[in-house]
Amino acid sequence: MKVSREQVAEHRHRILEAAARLYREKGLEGVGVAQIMAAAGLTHGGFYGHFKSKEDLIAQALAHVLSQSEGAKPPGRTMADYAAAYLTPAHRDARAEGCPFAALGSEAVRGSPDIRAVMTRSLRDQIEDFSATAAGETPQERRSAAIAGWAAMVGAVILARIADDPALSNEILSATLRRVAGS
Amino acid sequence: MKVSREQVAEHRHRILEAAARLYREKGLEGVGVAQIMAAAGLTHGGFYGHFKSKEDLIAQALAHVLSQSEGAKPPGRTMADYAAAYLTPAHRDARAEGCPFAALGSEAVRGSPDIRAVMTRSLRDQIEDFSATAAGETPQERRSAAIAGWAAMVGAVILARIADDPALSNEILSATLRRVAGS
DNA sequence: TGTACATCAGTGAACGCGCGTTCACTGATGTAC
DNA sequence: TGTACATCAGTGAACGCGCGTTCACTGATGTAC
Repeated sequence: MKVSREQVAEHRHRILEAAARLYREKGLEGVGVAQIMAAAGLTHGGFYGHFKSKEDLIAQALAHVLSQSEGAKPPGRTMADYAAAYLTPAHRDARAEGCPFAALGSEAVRGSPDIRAVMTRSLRDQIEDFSATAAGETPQERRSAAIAGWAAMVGAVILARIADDPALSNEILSATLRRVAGS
Repeated sequence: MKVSREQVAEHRHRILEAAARLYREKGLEGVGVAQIMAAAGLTHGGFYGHFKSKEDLIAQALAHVLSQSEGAKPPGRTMADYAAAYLTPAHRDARAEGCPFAALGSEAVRGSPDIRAVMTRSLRDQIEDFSATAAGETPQERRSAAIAGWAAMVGAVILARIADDPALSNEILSATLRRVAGS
């Protein structure tokens, strides 16, 4: 049955939230449209009223979660602060709510042009943001430190999630934090 | 029809090589058993004579390619040398022949215990190997540098592959190389 | 403000397809004599 | 060394299943008067 305009907007929002969570938890190929719709409290048939295709949903769900973390950026936060929150067992263990680059990075490489465009924009923003507070004498040095620092953070969380030995996994996080935050 | 024992060994080797290449190129969920068998010049029905399941093949294919790169390790090679070859456009563009951590990292996280065990062993070897030549005054410092350096390399290649702008992609590689190799 | 009706968001059955896995069969291999 | 036959690696049809997508239908919404 038809629903009100506010209901439509809320349904769309619920689908995006469920998708962003499930994709990070199970991978882009590990969740189906029907599962996402059920998690949003709907049936699968209505999906194509909201999105062109599964690929379209993936791109929009990533844009949704990436712009959210973009918006929640307090002004005084340095790259070292960010790294101290990012390189933690809590973040490592909260895949479904964590960084999309760490959760889906190597799958996004094979994604549609839309998916790569959405992630490239966020990547650029993150680098520019870190460049303001990274260590270095010149702007170029700070930008290099921002890039290498972000790469180390993403790589460290992926490696820490792969490691099946908790001691090694924790060591990967703490050693990378020491180097990136420089303390 | 039955084939000779050498043929069986060669077929098994061809399946592992095709699997390692196709998985890195298309992802663990992006290739089917039939496609791998065809790439090895066989039909899909014979697959279960060689492997218990698709998951078993994935673990063995990863073990195969990871032990290969382990074996091809020249003694005098430093972490900086490794980084200089790893953080290149050529490696970024050769997904099918490149590093399995960069190609499959975020998917391996959700893999079977066997897959994670195989990758953890390789991760440990890599860290220990780099620890011998990484920068640092004490063994602990060198080990931290080895871990953070390896995380930065894997992360940088993943981010460089996601970026749809070649200039940004190249910059990610060169900036990370500058920091990891320390020049 | 109240009524009549066109609109359209959501439902659930159905589709074609490719997947992982199984299995009866084939015929070359390799062993027993 | 030669022969007879049991073994078994590989073949290709078949299976059940879940996927993305489509579509006729339903009934509440919201507009026209």
